Amino acid sequence: MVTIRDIAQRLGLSTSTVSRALNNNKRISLKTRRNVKRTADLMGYQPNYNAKNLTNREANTVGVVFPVNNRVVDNIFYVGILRGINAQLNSRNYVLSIAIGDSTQQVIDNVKSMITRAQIKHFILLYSHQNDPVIEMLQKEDVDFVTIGKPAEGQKWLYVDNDNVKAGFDGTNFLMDRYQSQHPVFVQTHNNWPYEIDRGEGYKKAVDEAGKSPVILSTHDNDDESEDDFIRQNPQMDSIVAIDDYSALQMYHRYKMINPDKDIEVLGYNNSLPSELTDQHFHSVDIHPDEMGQSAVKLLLDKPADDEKMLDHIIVGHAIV
Amino acid sequence: MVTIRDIAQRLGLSTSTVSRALNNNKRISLKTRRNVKRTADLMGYQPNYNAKNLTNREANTVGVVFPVNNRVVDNIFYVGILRGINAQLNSRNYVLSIAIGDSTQQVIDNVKSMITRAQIKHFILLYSHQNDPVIEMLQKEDVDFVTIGKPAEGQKWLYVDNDNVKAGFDGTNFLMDRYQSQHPVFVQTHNNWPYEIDRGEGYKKAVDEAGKSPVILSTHDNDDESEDDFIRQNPQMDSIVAIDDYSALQMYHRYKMINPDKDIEVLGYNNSLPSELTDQHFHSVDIHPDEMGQSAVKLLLDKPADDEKMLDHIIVGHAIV
DNA sequence: CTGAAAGCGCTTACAG
DNA sequence: CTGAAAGCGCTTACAG
Repeated sequence: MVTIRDIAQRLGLSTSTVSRALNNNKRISLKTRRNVKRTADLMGYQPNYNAKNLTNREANTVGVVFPVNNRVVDNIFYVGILRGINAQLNSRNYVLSIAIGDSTQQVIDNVKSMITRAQIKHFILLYSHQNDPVIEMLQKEDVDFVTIGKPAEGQKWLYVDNDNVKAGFDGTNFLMDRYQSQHPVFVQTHNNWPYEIDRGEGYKKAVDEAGKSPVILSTHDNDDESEDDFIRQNPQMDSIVAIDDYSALQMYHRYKMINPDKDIEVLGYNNSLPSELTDQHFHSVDIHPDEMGQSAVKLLLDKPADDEKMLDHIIVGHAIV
Repeated sequence: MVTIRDIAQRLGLSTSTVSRALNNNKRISLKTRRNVKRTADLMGYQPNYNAKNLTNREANTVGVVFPVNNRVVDNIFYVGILRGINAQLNSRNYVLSIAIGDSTQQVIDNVKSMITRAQIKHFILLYSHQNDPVIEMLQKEDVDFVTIGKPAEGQKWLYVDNDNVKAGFDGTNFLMDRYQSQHPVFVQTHNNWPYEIDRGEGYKKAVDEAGKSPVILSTHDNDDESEDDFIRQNPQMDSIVAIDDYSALQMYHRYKMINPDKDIEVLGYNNSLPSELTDQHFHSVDIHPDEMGQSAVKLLLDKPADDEKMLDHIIVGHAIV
């Protein structure tokens, strides 16, 4: 293993100078810096992260925290985010560690150990829940974190999110403009997640601007009957904006069972279904998980020289596919 | 931050003794060991992993490698495995790092850096492809690894897998025994993944033992027509064993379109669908991703004292749900 | 612009 | 059974 000591000896320099040169310290002449870097490459030098982290009293690691209770299908989304996070981390010579568990206590212990034993100072949370014990802990510790999803009213921390009002608005308009839908309906759950509320807002705004009235169904899991009732009671409906792809697919099938000969356009969110399950009447809003992950890293690690320019959130665009 | 030095001073011992005591070194008297551990807890001592890893020349980290090109839906499975891996790692005071990227080169660079810079010596691969450049690299380096899925014929390394022949056999018998299916068919893809071949074997064995003939459909993505043809040409079929849940769901819907009034039982693999999309005619074989993750860690880190007992793989059970 | 020295928090070969 | 000392590979305050 090649160390800075080896490079120093080869060049007749001190390890101090080599260390500074490799870290691009301005106190070392440009000439020396270049020379050291060239030699380091030549010798196949690889910095030892453990030594670096020990002296820096801080790991070059970002801890990514999974929610405890998530729907299995959300995993699709999480892995997309991981991909984006890691792309950015690699180019910064950072490492990605994850905290995941079956209970809050497990995750808390995991994160605590990351902070105190592994000296990790940067975290990304794949969720943004209210009164979350992990978030409360991170706020007390001397560490930075970013959540995927905005904090609830009255709370404040770094976050990445989509513009879900706009995503609801755009989705609805897509169905009205592109498919001449006259009666788009909106399907959500009883969970009232922030993104559901926002997309519902966008939906209402779009139908309102088109001079139509909103029609909204709130479903529970697996409640085929109330869905069927809704479909029968709204014979005029000709398109569906559903809160996610699974809800969209479910509604599509219920509709087709009841009206086998009528066509309907459906739109969901997350672009998470395999092509086997969909057809040309099925649309989805891709909320760009990869970009959300990348943005989270930028927010977390790119501290602008100018403090004024410090961002406290990044909004990632969406696309209808 | 409490260090072993602080503990040593408080107890009037040397750091050597404290270090050995904490590592449960037999050379230290049981009394001293107990005393040191008690005091360490009392003082809230937390070992510094970076220091540990620097001296040990090896990180207490397992690197988990994602496949480059995977179906989005497989992410569900991967996160389940991660959960199992991390449960085992936490109790061993190990950390989970991941390597994930959009190209083979990215992943290779990522893993190389984990080996040389982060000093990671243990890897788990979430896949088991033939002629995989990452696997070939790991074999050359001085590191241990385990794959999820068995290696191809002629290759040999540590792995965790299901008994997919049995999973095909059990799934088929479930439909025949429990639902009196007379004509179960098998649906696979043209990819011929090892697990498809094995489950197909199991299916054939089951129908053969029941004195029936196998009927098999190989589909391409999104080929509704050939599926419809198949359904029409096999009017006697009364149950479907599909290679995964998505294929099962797709077949179920095609069948219902063609035969709205007939019932059929379908069985898929992975237990990956949200309950909204399924009903009582839908069954799935859970292949226990959590347990696969846990087994992978055991295989990787638990070196038996007796070399004879060294396992080279673990087969994880499945359950029909 | 560069260097000698100390230190980060551990482990372990050597000595007693 | 325990300890003094060296070392793992870096960074940085201090000095010149």
